[in-house]
Amino acid sequence: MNIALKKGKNIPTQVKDAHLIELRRQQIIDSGVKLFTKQGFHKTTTRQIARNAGFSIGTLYEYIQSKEDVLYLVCDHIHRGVEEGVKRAIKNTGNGRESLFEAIREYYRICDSMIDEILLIYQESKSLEKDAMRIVLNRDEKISNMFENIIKRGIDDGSINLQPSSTKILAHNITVIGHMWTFRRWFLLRNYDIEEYIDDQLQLIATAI
Amino acid sequence: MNIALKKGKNIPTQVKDAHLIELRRQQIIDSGVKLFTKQGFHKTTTRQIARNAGFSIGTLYEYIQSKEDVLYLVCDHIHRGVEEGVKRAIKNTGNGRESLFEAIREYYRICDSMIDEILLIYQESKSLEKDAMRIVLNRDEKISNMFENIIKRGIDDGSINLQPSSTKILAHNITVIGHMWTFRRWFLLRNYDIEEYIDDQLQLIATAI
Amino acid sequence: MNIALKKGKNIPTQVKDAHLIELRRQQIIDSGVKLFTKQGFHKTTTRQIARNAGFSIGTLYEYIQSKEDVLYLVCDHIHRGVEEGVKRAIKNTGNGRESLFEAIREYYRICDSMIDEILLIYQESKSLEKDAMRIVLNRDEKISNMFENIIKRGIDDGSINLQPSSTKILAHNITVIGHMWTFRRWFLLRNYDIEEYIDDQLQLIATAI
Amino acid sequence: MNIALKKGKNIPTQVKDAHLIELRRQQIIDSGVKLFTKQGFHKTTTRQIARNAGFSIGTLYEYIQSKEDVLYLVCDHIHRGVEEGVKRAIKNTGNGRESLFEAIREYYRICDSMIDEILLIYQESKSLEKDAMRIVLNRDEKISNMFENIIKRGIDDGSINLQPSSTKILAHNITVIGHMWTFRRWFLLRNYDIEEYIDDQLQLIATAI
DNA sequence: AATGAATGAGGGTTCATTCAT
DNA sequence: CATGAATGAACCCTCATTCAT
Repeated sequence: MNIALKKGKNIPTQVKDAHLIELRRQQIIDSGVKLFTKQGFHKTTTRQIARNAGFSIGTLYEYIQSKEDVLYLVCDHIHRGVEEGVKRAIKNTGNGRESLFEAIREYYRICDSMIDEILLIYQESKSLEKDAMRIVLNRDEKISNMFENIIKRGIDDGSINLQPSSTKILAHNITVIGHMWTFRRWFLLRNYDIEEYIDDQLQLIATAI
Repeated sequence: MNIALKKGKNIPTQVKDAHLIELRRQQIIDSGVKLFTKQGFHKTTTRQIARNAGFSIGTLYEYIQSKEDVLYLVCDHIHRGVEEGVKRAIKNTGNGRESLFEAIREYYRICDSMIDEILLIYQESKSLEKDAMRIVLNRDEKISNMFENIIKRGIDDGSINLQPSSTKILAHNITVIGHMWTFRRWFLLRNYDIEEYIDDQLQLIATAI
Repeated sequence: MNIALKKGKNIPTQVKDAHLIELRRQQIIDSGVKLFTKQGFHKTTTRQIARNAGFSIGTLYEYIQSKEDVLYLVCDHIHRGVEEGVKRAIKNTGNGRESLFEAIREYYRICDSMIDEILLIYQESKSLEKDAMRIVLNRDEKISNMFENIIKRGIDDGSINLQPSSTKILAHNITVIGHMWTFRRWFLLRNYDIEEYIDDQLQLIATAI
Repeated sequence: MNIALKKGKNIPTQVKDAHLIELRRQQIIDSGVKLFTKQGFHKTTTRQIARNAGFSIGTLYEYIQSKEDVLYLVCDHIHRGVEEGVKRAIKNTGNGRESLFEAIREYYRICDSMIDEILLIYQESKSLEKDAMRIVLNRDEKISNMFENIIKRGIDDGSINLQPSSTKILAHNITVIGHMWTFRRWFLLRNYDIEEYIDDQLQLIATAI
């Protein structure tokens, strides 16, 4: 994996001023998130993205090269948000088991607060071209890796009882079960609110490890 | 829930011959599955669907009313396939625990054999209009329900150790973890083949109940 | 003008049985009148015409050669209806003036009873090809001619006071003012019913001649 | 009747520059008049309209929302033309009778100069949706009203001898007889040119009032 | 003589992208 | 650096007509 992949994709600009680029890109992302979550990527027009961002279609294309760039920017931003949230939630106080449960709890709350965004990733990231897709997927894996590391710590300190070979798969399960709250909302809301959901899921995990 | 929802949506036809309708609809579905999984719903044109099905665009529209109808037909067909597969896998011999593990094993194999199709559901079913969407979601819930029933049986016969209140959520977890094999393939294939995946997941579940 | 023009256009058929032809043609005309007056020629499909006539699209094309043929059949039929009505209304008892007023009165009643049909002629006959158009126009002229003849008789017998050179134009005026009841209905109905309309128009004519 | 009806329908635009809108709209109208009068509304394609107006199909749709909008623009423009012509022809010098005859003479000349356009209204305005249709019809009534007012003046000043209750109907007759020159051209041209037609019609009216 | 499934040219409309100002 | 008018390829869908049965 090269550095570009780790750092994220570099999208060329017509504009030089770095501050301006950052400002406009953020406006584009906000506009994109709002519109894509509401109407999906394909039903959103570039004109809408520009208007909603507060500038003209011409200006939009000064900061991106194609509509797909907006999708990349949006997907990347969403993943970054989740990733940072989880990072903040990981405290190294207490044993692995406690850390894990705390991290999961916080992660699931983040998922709840980003329902539309996570759904967006599931539904639209396929429209990214191969390279952009890989970058986005890598961010996803990173989140899984963070759980993996906590689990390992728990196994090492004896607080988690799990075959080491199952570490990876448990981490993935934990991650995806957070997402499940977003794309099975329809069913789950009949029986749970988010805190009950977290409690029940943690209990299941607790029994398993 | 009314009967229409259970039976599925009725798509009007210009053609009267019932056998022909079934034949052409199947061709449309096959064509749709192939094209949608390869290029997505929005990037697939109606002409491609028709050509790939072996007839003209005019003929296509004798059997459907809109492009979205093809999506519905495809989604419905996929869900039907999964549902029937799971149904066949459920044997009432043995206790609940054994039944559950067998059913899961079979279900995960089905997921493996339908990777592209399940991915398709996750990515494109959002393009269905509300009613069609509901019908599709209902099929999804049915699968979850089947696992729920086996779990209940296991709790009743003492072979499964689980708080009854967690039945539903465990069933959902089982269902989604099958799907996970399809949309996390990218990562999982590095460490597992499908049988190893099944074994590991079953072990985790076994410990939890 | 050749005989074909006088007799009307001959539309080729695949079918031999003359009685059947007449029956089916009448069904086609009835269907056409109904649909064209309701939705216009262009918005009516051949499928609708056939279904409404009580047979299949294939059968429709056994009795006509193109959709335009239906329009011709319909226009011709409408004109025939008006023409025959006027013919019946012309009695040769009384002097020309009395005959004229009686004929006009009856003609305007016919116009009232065929509002949709006359409108149809005004709006759709332009879609006929040149030859068919000419035939239809000729029928229109015939009606004008009938009034012209009565006026002439009135001039001859001294009951109508009009410069002979104005005969033609008055006849046209009389004809068109009958049509006016159909295409200005929107305004006229606010102030008149058909009998008031007739009375007022006759009074104007009476003063003029 | 609300203001919108009087002012006419407002057709939304993607373009902001008011001058440009006016320019392009005029080009669209010119193109529409030319093509619709030659081939009718239904046989004219939007691509033809655009090309004939001197720009691309994409540009056309920056200034209208649908093909029907072009028809509305065209119908409205035609009526405006007739209306303004008649307005200019109405002089308040002389008594009502003289004014009326002058106005009619000028109006019939306008009809002669707009043969194709008036025919177009008769044949195609039915394709307008209800609201647009009403606006167009209202303009038509306005022309009739102008004649009505002159007639009233003539009755008041004693120069016109007519039962007041017949004012409205005479005004309609005058209006429609102008149109008649356009849709009966086929017959009338055999015996009259426009000035003879006017003279004869005026004579008939003169005798009647 | 009747049927109706099949055809495909052609229509209206959209929208990502460009480029002159 | 910002604007927004212009472009035209491409899409979904319709429907008159045919022809094998």
